[in-house]
Amino acid sequence: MSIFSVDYKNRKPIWEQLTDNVTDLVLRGLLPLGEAMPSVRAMAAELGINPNTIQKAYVELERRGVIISIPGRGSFVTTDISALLTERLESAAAALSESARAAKEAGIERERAIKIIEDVWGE
Amino acid sequence: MSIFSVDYKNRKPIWEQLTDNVTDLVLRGLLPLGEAMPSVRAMAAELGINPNTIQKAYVELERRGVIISIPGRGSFVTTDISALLTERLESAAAALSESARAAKEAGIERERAIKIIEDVWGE
DNA sequence: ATAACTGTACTATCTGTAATAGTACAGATT
DNA sequence: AATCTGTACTATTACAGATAGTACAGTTAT
Repeated sequence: MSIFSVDYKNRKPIWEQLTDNVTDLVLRGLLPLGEAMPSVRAMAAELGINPNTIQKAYVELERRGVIISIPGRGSFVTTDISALLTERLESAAAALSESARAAKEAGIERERAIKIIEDVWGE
Repeated sequence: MSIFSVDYKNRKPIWEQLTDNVTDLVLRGLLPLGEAMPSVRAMAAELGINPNTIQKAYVELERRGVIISIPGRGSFVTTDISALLTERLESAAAALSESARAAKEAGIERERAIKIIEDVWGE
């Protein structure tokens, strides 16, 4: 059972699922910084997916700054995730704000919204 | 300029965009209850979209209880949106909770989350 | 050196789904 | 009667994602 996962039933393209998945694993510390990633072909074999699809995901992961690929050597998890962490922080704040706006629009009371927040942070 | 809108660049299928769009308009009171909807063919002409695509959206809208279609007469906005309103309320609460969980995971402080909520409800 | 790895770069093809095109029918309205 | 309505089909087109196959240059280990 691999820590990498894709879902054919998901509407999101496989290569995009994989980039999100790997980004998440790195940010959660489940993929050690500097660690070697499975090679494109190895990952393809592991997930039963075409190497071209994996390649596309790796290109995007490098563009995002999650991994670094070196021809002949392999792909490695980046050693500096500070930029990634702040990016995620801000996008999460924006998403929360957006979600709150929708909730208000739907008729959620201010008190109920506060309670939802407190419940989550109290878990 | 129609109040109905679709976006070809959106990943979501057109018929699904339209069902969401109409549901939203009804719940926001921008489409009077009991009002006649544009006919399948009229809506198709108005949006420049194939009637079959509109038809698919209308079937889904009726399944959701947003409209009622009567062969030979037309399609009409439902007169009872109470069930729809509570559905939307609960799904918005669930979405907010989920979004809050992600924010916490990303490292958002409890105080900042509360402030985001207060800012939105204070708008 | 040579074999077996790496990432990368192509072209061609397959496939599933959304959207389109066209036709038809029965009921309602005017 | 003419013209609307929703509904039900089949056939076709269009597009994007995924696959298949090949190739090349750089690295690594034997």
